[in-house]
Amino acid sequence: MMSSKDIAKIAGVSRSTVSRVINNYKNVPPETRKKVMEVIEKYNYRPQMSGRVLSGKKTNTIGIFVVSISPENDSFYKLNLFNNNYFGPIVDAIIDIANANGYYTIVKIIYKKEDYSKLIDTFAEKRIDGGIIIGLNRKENIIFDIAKILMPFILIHYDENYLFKNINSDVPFGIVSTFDYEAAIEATDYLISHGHKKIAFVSGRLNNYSAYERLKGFFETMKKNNFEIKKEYIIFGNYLIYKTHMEIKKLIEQTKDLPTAIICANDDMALETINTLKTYGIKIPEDISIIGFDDIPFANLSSPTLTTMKMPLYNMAETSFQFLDNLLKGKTNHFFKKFNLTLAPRESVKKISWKNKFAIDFFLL
Amino acid sequence: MMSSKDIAKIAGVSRSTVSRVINNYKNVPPETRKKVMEVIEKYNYRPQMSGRVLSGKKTNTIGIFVVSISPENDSFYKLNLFNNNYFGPIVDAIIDIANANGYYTIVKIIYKKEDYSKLIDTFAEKRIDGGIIIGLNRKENIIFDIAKILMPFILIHYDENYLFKNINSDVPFGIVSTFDYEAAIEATDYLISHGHKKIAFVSGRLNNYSAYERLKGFFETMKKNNFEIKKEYIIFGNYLIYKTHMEIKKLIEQTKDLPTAIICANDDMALETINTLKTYGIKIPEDISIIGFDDIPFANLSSPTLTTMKMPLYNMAETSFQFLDNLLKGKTNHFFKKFNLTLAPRESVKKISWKNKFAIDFFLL
DNA sequence: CTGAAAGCGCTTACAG
DNA sequence: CTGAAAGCGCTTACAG
Repeated sequence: MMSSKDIAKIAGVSRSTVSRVINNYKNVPPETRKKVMEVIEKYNYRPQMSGRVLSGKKTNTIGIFVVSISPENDSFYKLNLFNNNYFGPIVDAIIDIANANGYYTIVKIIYKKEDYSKLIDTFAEKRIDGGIIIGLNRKENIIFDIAKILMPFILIHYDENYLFKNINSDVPFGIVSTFDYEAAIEATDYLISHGHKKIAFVSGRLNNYSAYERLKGFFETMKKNNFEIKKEYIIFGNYLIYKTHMEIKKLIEQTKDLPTAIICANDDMALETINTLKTYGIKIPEDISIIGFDDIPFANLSSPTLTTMKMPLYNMAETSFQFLDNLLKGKTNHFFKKFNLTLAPRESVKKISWKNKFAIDFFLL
Repeated sequence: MMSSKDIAKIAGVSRSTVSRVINNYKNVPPETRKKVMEVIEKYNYRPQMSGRVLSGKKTNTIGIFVVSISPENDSFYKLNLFNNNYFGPIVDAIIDIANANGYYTIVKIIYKKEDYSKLIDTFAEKRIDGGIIIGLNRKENIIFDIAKILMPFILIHYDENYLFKNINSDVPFGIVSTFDYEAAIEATDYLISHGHKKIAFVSGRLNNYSAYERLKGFFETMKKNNFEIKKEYIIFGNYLIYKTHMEIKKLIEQTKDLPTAIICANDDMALETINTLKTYGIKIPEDISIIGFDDIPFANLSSPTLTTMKMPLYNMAETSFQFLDNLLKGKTNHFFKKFNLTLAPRESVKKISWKNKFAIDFFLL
């Protein structure tokens, strides 16, 4: 394959001049530029990336890191990009946006803690100019190792208080997150306003920031209203379809007193919950109301359609990219944006009628 | 940041030895290795990729190229990864599989012909060791420019006959495709066996290999059965939801004699067709039967559930990766695999009863 | 077993 | 406006 040396020789100039043409220096006269460009075109010459990077140019590549570490150390429980309704779409959106803005994107998936080193290596080996990290465990200290490299990075869904408190101020970073705690309160209040008191919660994996905040919001709202939270009403689906299936089965088979409503920390688990309940002849929303989180495209097509807290995935991807782009262009601020989730009311939640409510209240006396 | 030179100095050895340790040469005595490794760990040293590549190592990165060029040169009609049910999942699957096998993945999306150069550049700049190309237009000659670079590549959904006939035999490549022509025949036969004769077809963009083959299969089956193909029954949705919506509206509003069944070249268009028909009070499958292609996850959740020709996306991704991996490891064969699509019969197709059939036949006399 | 040296393909400050 | 030279961070054939 051709090198700049070959092009220089053929064009009758030095490598310096070839480089100047490639990099669009202005102090190259038009005829020289033309002469060189003709040779470049003729031989389809393209400067090798590694040479350029070694001599100080940027890679023009950003990393997209998906951290998907389950507590269950079982490959069966692995959460992939494929057929996943959070990681998949947000990664796809970032790829779209970064490409439209002229960046290359490297996607790396971290399945186990031992692989954290691969995340760091991608930065340290200078494969990328900066990166966006999704799904990093709550208060995971790996982030300070990344920070040490002093390359720009964006965290999606991470505890901003913890980070701002503990990180060096010269580290170039940003955070994009959502008001999960507040959203969980809203979801719980919505059910309560529909007459529900016996509410269960299917949680995501608690080492995840959003999952933790959502459960917390639910908990506190229930407490505030003096509603009992039965132990068996806190269900750990860990964002996994199969685990959700097993846990809901357990709930139905082992609990005499079923809840009248269930909040699920994402739509995938909500839809699986509905499917599992249906298997036992339980009707949604007549017998049990369901609320999810995310508003995946299915949510509007399922039967019943799913009431859910809509997450603005595409906006989050856009903002994350914009933040990173700013940092790559030398801006030194710390960037931070937190999005609201919005309630999308659909068919899966039913108002418990006064009559039913009375019956329940009566029963509770 | 540390370089191998720094490590060498601190460890009291030469850069050669540091390099030998990094690359796991066997002729380094354990004590030397240990001494060097300690310094490496202490300073978190990682060899820079560009240096390694420049001196002949592989990038350990594969490219995934999505070619999504619409005939409409309108950004509104752009088909992204995000919310797309073919590109999105297959790219996600390849990312998953490649990562599990230790590769980095660069994803590049080509939206317009002018961007083809970026696809070639990614190879030519040696950012990758090889690549997988999805959605390349039928008989697009760009492929021969890529072939000239002599780096391994895999094509997903491309005309194998055309390629094998025209490409130099020393080019390292593979093709993974599906029997689209045969699948379209099966879909059409299925409708015919259910009594349908007035069948419309919503086509993908015809510069796409699969779209072309599917339309061809439909056409020939209709001809073979001596069924009339009305001009207005061939509808160009071009794989775009919005375009499909407009075209189906046109069909309903301008055509007196609606078909009894519609084949759609993918599920996204099939679901949009159903939605649009419903808007006009047309019932599926009572009034019109629908068949799609792909078997996206929705297909099983929509109402009615969608009869469709299932595409083995994940298997295709696996095979594509495997082929590329073989080529990267020096195997010199040309790899080729074509998958079957399988009919998934669901609720969206209805058997036209003998009585109706008779009425129609009578009417046609 | 190990170091000095050459070389990979670029860019850029320097000198003219 | 342009070239010679140094340097970026690695690896590896060569010599000992």
